[in-house]
Amino acid sequence: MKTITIGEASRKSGVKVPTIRYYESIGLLPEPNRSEGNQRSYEPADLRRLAFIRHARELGFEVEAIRTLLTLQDDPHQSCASADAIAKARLIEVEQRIRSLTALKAELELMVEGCGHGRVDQCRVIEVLADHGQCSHAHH
Amino acid sequence: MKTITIGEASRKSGVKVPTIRYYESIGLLPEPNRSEGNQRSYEPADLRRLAFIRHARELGFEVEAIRTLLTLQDDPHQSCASADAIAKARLIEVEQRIRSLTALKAELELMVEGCGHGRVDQCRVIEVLADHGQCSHAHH
DNA sequence: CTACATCCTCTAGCGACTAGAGGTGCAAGA
DNA sequence: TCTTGCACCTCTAGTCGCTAGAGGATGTAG
Repeated sequence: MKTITIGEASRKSGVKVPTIRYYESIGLLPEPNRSEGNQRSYEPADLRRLAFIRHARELGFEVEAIRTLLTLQDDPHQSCASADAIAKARLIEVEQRIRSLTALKAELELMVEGCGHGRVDQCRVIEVLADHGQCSHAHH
Repeated sequence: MKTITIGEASRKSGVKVPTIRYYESIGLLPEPNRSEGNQRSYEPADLRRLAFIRHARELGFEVEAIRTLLTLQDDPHQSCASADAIAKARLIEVEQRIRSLTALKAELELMVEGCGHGRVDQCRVIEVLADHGQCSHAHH
């Protein structure tokens, strides 16, 4: 069984070394075996787990959600209803966030277009910020 | 001149009481006058400043950006180029974020649709998380 | 044997708040 | 007048998901 150092695990997984140690400290990754000189040595299974975590983080899942997803993965006979629920909740969050950012974008575009590039007292950016009433109100 | 308490300022501005104190502590809001009993008393100008800050935060500007925007507002003879630049930068951030969230949304939809509602070992949610290769790759 | 990279642990910091402890001020009702 | 009870005060510590840095040990190539 060939094991690798934390540095190699980092390179292969794309997760930074201190982050790997952090994941271990919060219990997302199991404590690996150590070399004689007390250095962590990782096995292929650890690397897969790390890839799972990384991918889930990229998709914006919170650490607690990932913890649940990992325990599900560890016990494949369970129903996948919770995994499904977690993913659905995340999807709803993302959709909501997109809606709100799209409204924001419109607002910012108006501000930027309206800037006459003159002095502050004619600046639409500052003006709109000072007076919420000038917004198109799609958000907040 | 009628002044108001921090609680009223909070209700009128929609900024929570501890957050108002926090803004004061980091120098976004000036230290207000105090009553005999050492309680903060706010004037209309403070309320306007608070509304400005709140609106800017809702639009996702960072506190440091807001600090700059406020100093611009305080001195209306300056050029509004920096305000313009800050707003433009924020716009680009928002556009980027929307793009990446839209890709994410597609990914999550595939995951959720593919869930057969059976057991974990057939669950597409877990499977995709474990294997990034199954992604459509538009993001990360 | 000597560099030098990589590893180790530990603590503190980031941004933008939020929560809680422990105490004081103030207005209204009995 | 007293008391009830809410709103206010300060201060410290916690949130999330890392990241940075100090200070020292280990491992490897020349």
